[in-house]
Amino acid sequence: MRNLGLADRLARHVALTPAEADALALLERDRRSVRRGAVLVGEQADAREFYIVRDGWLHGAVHLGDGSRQIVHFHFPGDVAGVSALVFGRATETLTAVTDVVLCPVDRPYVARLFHDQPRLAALLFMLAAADRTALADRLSGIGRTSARARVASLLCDIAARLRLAGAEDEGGGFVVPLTQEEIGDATGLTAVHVNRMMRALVQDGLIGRAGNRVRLLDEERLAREAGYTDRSRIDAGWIPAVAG
Amino acid sequence: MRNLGLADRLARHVALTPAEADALALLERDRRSVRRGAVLVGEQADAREFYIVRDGWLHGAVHLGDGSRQIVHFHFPGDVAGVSALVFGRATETLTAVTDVVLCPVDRPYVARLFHDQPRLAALLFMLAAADRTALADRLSGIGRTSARARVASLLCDIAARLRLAGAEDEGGGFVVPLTQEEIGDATGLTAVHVNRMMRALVQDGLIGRAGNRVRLLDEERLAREAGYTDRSRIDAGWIPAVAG
DNA sequence: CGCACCTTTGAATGAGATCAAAGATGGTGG
DNA sequence: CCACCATCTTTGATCTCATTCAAAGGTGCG
Repeated sequence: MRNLGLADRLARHVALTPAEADALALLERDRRSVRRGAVLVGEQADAREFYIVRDGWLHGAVHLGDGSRQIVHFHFPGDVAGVSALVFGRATETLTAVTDVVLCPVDRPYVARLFHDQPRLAALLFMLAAADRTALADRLSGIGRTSARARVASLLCDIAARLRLAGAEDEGGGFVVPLTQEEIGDATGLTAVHVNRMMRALVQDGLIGRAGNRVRLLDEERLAREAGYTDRSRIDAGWIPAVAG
Repeated sequence: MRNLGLADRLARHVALTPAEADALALLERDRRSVRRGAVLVGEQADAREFYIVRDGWLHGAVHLGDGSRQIVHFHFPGDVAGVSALVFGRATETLTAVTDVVLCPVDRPYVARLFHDQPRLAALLFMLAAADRTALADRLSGIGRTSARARVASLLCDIAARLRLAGAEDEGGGFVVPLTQEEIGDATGLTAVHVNRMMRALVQDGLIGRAGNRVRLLDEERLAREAGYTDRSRIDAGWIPAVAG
C-alpha cells in the first residue's frame, strides 16, 4: 500500500495551486502511528480532530446496546476519517486500525483556517463528505434490500475499487483482506458463519478466488452485477473555480 | 408545518452576520412547488442543483435492480436535499414529494460563490453534510443489526425529532405521518405486512397511539431506548470564526 | 356509489441466525 | 525448532424472525 495523502487524492480531481498544496501540507504535518487492532478513538469520547489516513486500513464502527456492532465504513490511504468529531465535538463511531496505520490528525483550528483561506479546498472537502454520504446510502440500500450473497459480493467490489483508488494495485494477484469473517459480518449485517457460507459459494461459482486472506475477483463484472454495486469514485469537481494564489 | 429556510436552520447554530443573511437569501431566491407524490428528480438524471426544503416532506430513495427500493432519507423544512448532484453531476437518488412541497433549487455557481465569499456558511454546509452522514451511519447500524420492531420505533423517533427541529410542534396531539406502511417498510428494510404487525405491537404495548395517519409517542423515552435511537441534531458550530462583513 | 388503494389478518415458507464442535492457522515462549 | 494455545475457519443441525402468498375489511376520492 502506497503512502498517500489527502493532497494526492484531491489532485486527482483538480490541479492544485502552489498555495493550496502548501495549505494541505500544513494539515498533514503531524504524523501518528497506530498498531494493528488498536482503537484510535472510542465512541462518545471527546474528540475535536479528524484524521487523514496515509497508510493502512481503518474501520469505523457503531456499537449497539446488545453488544453487537455495525462497521459503518472502511478508510484507506488518502481518505479522511472521523469527520463527525468536527461537527459534534465527540466521536460518533469507534475508529480501529485494521492494519498498522499511519495518519495525520487535523485539529479544528486548521479546518477553520482552511475554509477561510482556501475556498476551493473547502469545497473539495465538502464534496468528499457528500460523496461519503452517497456511499453510505448505497450501503444502506444494500443491507436493507439485498441478499446475504449480494452484500458480501458488494463489500468485496467496494474494497477492490477503493484499494485501487488508494494506489494499491492488484498486480493480477488479487489483494489482501486483513479482516476476519466476523468483521466482514459486522460490515454487512450478517453473522460470521453465514459470511463463511457466502464466501465459499462465491468461490464455488467461480466469482472469486481465495488463498489465505488474499482474495482475487475472477469475474468482477458479474460480481458487481450480482451485488448491484456502483462505483462512486468519479466525482466532478471542475465547477469550483480556482483562486489566484 | 412552518415555512422554514436554510437561514433559519443555520441561525440555530450561529448568529448570522448581515452579509451572511444576504448570501443565504440569494440562495433561496427561486421557489418551486411540487405536488404530493411527484418525482422531483429521478436517479441517474443529469442534475447540478440541490434543494433547500421550505415546506413539506420529501424522501430520497435508491432503486434496486429487482424493483425494490430503499428510502435513504426523509427531508423536512430547513433541510438540504439532493446534495450529491453537486458532486456527481447527476442524481444518485430519486427525490419524491411525500406531501405538497415548496423548495428552492440552488445551482452550482451559487455554491461556488458561497464557498468563496462566505467561508463560515461553507463550513456550516460542510457540517450539515457531515451530520447527515452520521445520521445515515446510525440508520445503517439500525438496519444491519436490530429487530424489525426496533427499526420501526427508531424511524418514529427520528421523524418526531426532525419535525420538532423543523418547527412542527406536536401540540400534544402527536403528528401526521403521511407515509404508507409500504413506504415505512422501504425506509426500514421491511415488508409492508411486517411494518403493520410491528406498529400494532407498539400500540398494544402502549408505546404509541394511532388515529388515522396521526401518530403520538406515548412513551418516547422507552421507545427511544428500545430503538437505540440517538438524536443527532445538536451540532457544535461555535468553533468557526465569523468574518467581518 | 364504486373503484383504487391501503390496512389488517392468517397460514405457509424460507433466508439467515443460533448452537455446537471439529479442523486450520499462526504467533509465542521454552 | 517445535509444542502449545488462542484465534479463526469450516461444517452440520436446528430454530426463528421476517417474508411471501392470499384474502378480507377500511377509507377516501372522483
